[in-house]
Amino acid sequence: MPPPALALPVALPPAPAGGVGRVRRGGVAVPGDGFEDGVVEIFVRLARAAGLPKSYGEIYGLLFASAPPLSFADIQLRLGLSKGSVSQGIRALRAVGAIRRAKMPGDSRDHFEPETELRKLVGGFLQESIQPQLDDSDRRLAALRAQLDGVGAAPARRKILQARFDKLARWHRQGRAVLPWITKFLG
Amino acid sequence: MPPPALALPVALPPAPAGGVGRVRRGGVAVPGDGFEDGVVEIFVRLARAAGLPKSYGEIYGLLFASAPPLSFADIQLRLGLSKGSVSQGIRALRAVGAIRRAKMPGDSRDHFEPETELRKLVGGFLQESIQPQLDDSDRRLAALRAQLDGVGAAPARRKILQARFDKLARWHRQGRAVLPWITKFLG
DNA sequence: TGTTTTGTTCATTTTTTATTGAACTAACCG
DNA sequence: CGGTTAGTTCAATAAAAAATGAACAAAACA
Repeated sequence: MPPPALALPVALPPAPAGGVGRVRRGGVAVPGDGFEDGVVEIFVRLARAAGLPKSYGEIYGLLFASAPPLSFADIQLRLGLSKGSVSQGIRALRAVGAIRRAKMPGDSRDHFEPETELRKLVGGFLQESIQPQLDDSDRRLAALRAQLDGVGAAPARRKILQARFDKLARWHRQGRAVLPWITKFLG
Repeated sequence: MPPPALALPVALPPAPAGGVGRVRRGGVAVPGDGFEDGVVEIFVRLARAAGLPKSYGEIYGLLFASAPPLSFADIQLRLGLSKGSVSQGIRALRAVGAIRRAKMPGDSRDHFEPETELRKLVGGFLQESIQPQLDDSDRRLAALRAQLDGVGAAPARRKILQARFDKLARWHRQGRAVLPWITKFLG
């Protein structure tokens, strides 16, 4: 049997009458209030800007806009996402430290609440997403340096290429240097 | 018959024999040397990380790895991109200040060279890509604050939501504050 | 001026990425 | 235990983003 007309989740704070409800491919989201929608919208944009799937932004935004921690089922219902998306979204957000489990007395299901310390959020993101890239660059730059010797070219051209390579290497160092500083600044 | 063997471009610095040549949907790229390929590869990854199309990274990378400025046709041939992609890529890169026109005596066609000052590169990117987002956020946050008043909720919940909103607003201010500092740091 | 060369625009196609949902495993409950 | 609920995995599908190429404009040439 496909999901029959769903009973509203009991545990959720009642959704105000006015809302329209986000509509999705697979189903219809339970309407949230304007505040919630606004916050979700903001985090969806942030997610996109960070190159993350929209659904991640929705999930984080929903948790951010909710006073009590929400369960898997709450999230799925409010956003109208598939189980698969919610599962993957939660996993990714937890991996980055953006959300964490919260114990809800008398309910064995997982509940989640957002990490709201900017430093930790950004730190987690940098750690998980940027750091690996930087490490990869290290290897690539080393390989490049080797290549550089093999380039047969007129001295003038050669000199320019050498300079470009040096520039690239310097950028890389500078990049490495700024990151920790950013997190500190946000403390 | 697939694209017949193309005559090699006369104006280009001769490509060393060893290379294989990047292959693309529409055609075959003229092989570059290992250094060039390595640099292109690095910038492709950077582009992806910044949420930009791969082709932008290729174009910038190619120019970065080339001592002399390159023409539209050079770029198209070396990378095997369509005219459309090259045109759009060049436009976008110029808009951000990542590349600029270079006069080539005795050749009326456009030639381009990369901006290699990190500060300008990052500055341009932040200016063009991040700033508009921040401005948009300003509007959204203002709207949210209004919404917040309309949320009917128990005092306890209300207080939490208020706190969350304040946090969001603070993040936003902090974000605005770091950006200029980053560019300065990279100077 | 006509013609060729250079570059742009944008509807179509391709590729990539995200989402879905059904089959599965694990934990809980009676 | 058997049955129900909770959550994961992953192949298939849908949506979003990028690349293509043909029709077009603008400049250079002769």
